[in-house]
Amino acid sequence: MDPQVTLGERERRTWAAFVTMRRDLEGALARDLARDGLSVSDFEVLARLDQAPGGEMRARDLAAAIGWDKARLSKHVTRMVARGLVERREAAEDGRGQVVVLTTGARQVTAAAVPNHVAAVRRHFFDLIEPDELDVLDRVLTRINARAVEG
Amino acid sequence: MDPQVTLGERERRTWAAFVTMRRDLEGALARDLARDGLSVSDFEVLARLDQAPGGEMRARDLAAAIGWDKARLSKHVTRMVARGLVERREAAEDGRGQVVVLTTGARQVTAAAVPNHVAAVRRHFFDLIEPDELDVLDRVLTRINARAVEG
DNA sequence: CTTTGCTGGTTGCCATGGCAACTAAATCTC
DNA sequence: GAGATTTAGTTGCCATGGCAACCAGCAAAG
Repeated sequence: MDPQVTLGERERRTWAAFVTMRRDLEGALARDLARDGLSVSDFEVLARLDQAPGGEMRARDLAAAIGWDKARLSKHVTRMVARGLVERREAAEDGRGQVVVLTTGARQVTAAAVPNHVAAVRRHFFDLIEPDELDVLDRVLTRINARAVEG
Repeated sequence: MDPQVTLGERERRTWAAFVTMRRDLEGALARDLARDGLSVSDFEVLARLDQAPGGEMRARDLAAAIGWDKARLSKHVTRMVARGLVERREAAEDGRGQVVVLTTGARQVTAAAVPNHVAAVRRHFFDLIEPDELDVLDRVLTRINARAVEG
């Protein structure tokens, strides 16, 4: 009756596929990372630190860079410290600040995990997308992200 | 050096946008649903039951329909029962089975939430996608989901 | 019919994540 | 420069979710 309050058949299917994708792709990538003993969250932290100069970053900046709540980062770092992946150090410039630093072991773990993860991302994503489709995807993602930020 | 173990600049940007989208779009939809007092998980359950004949389904089938582990459904149903959204009933045909049934109150909650959620999905997703882009998206999603199932 | 195996659900344990309250340090104001 | 405000992190509480162990019916063999 009212096209405003219901999705059409076409949209319903697309949306179902989208929801499925969010769930299953995440799961597939998580399983791949698990082979290196890492969770998706672990990897996000490690990858960011690994590309930062010195393998270290202010907790504040790290959280902002990966889009996490500061509480989430704090707790995750605590777990990673326990596993010997990172260390905490006080920030020289700011008495409140903490610097998160990659350990040597984490460097190796990351070095091993990155190629595997990149391969997984290719296998589950980029290998399935043609160049012209990628253009479309870029445009759509840009719009969706802009809107999501607005709220 | 080795194009196999690293993503190119182009891919890196697209992937970053994709990861951001997964995080933020989910958050935006969750916030919209929260206005009706529901989580995304609640909504998945309610929406499925609502469109099932009699507003009821075997737990096994419900779990399969929304792609959940049986343990996850069991625990979530327990919480929803406590909030008066669904009831459990023994399955007549199978001594092991449980049937999950929508309560009258849940019918109303769902009736109110569905239009809002549909509006949110339009606002954050379909309104931002042109018809031809939607075709592309459909094709890509189909391929991605097929691959994710393979493992 | 019993034995064996399969199915449907529940529960325990553990890792996550969000949100708010709280502490401490750095800034801002007048 | 003392008090008000903001910023950086940590912690507690609570809701989720995954995975494995476990229990109870059902079904398949013989």
